[in-house]
Amino acid sequence: MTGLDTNTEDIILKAARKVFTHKGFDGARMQEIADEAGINKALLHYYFRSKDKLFEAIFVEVLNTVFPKIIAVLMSPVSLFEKIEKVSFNYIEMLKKNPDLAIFVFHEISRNPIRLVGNFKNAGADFNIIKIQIEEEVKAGNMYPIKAEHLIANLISMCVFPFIARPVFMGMAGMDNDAYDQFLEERKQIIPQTIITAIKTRK
Amino acid sequence: MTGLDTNTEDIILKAARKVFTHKGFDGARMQEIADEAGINKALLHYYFRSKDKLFEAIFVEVLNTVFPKIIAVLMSPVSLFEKIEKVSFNYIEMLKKNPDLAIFVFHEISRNPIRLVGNFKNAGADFNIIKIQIEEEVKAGNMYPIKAEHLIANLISMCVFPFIARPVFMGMAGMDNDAYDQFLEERKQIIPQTIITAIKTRK
DNA sequence: GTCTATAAACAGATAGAC
DNA sequence: GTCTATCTGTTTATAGAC
Repeated sequence: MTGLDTNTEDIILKAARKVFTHKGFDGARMQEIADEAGINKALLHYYFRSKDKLFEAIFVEVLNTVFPKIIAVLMSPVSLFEKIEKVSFNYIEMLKKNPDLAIFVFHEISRNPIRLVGNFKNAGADFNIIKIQIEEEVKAGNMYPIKAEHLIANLISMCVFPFIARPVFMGMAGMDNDAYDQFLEERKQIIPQTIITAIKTRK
Repeated sequence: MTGLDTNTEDIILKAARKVFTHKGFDGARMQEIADEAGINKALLHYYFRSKDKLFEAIFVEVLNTVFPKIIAVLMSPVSLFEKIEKVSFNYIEMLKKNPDLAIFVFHEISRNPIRLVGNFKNAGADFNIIKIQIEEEVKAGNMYPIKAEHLIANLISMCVFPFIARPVFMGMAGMDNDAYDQFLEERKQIIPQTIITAIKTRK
């Protein structure tokens, strides 16, 4: 996260990441990336040949920031309820540090869904693990049945969407920036609480 | 929705809406809009002067598709639980018809949040109505207390995000297009069920 | 490796004929 | 109103000096 900014290539990557994630591929300008990096446009092409190639480097990096850690939690050998708590905490924590990533990733994927294909194979996501785990919890009488697709969609939606809709939610609820950060922090508890209360069987 | 495609202005608007909502402002090309409309680039400028002006027309139209109807439901004089059901149904129904709108709106707002300011004043959204309604339901013993901000955030997140994350969720869960449409349809019931079960007091 | 200068392609906007 | 042709500014990318 720090200290790697000594060589030009890393300085460029850092600047490119900032500009691309904030403006998107189409809105980003090589000039702005060069300015942000404190260097010259020509040097970007010296290191990365083209805007496309530079973007590709950033996009892979971002996908590796956004997905693998959460997938690792979902695939880990802990209880379903613990997973829900961990995913909520980790996702909100990560997005608070990188608030532009959510809208960036989904905008770029919608612009060109093909980008995903190669990246999901080696992510190690085996959705059946969750399905089986839910079945077992239901069988054990710990929860009401729900399709895994909906449970996971609910969880991720509630974590990620408030970062995408930030200005809209702020406007609706009349929150300022500090209040909204506080609101996001609260969601680390609210989300597991909501999901778990909704599905848990009282014994 | 139909029949208004007889005059050139409406043909342009329809084409522009398609291209802008699919590619975003930065990714859209006047040439592509002209092609889509089956006319000439110069004619776009004859009718709308500039790309900015044309976009503005589309964006206002889209905001009026996306927000007022849902706000109307939230402000209407029906029970909280009924509101939750209606919002889920209406939002999912609307987005199934206009699947590009979700990512488009939030991307453009993040690109330039100022755009929202003028548009929320006259939307008639008074968040206190929901707050008061929740307080009353809690007082009446019908539900556990929850901040209105979280309840509404949960609701809208679960409705909208699956449209934004469509390719990702499809990849994760191994769904094809038909399966995903079915999944979205199911959410009309799953979302109110999840939220209401989570908050409702059993009497 | 890094810069300045410039080429080449593109995209928005206008002029002017019909 | 609609078209073709063209201008102007912008943006990516390269050439070549240091």
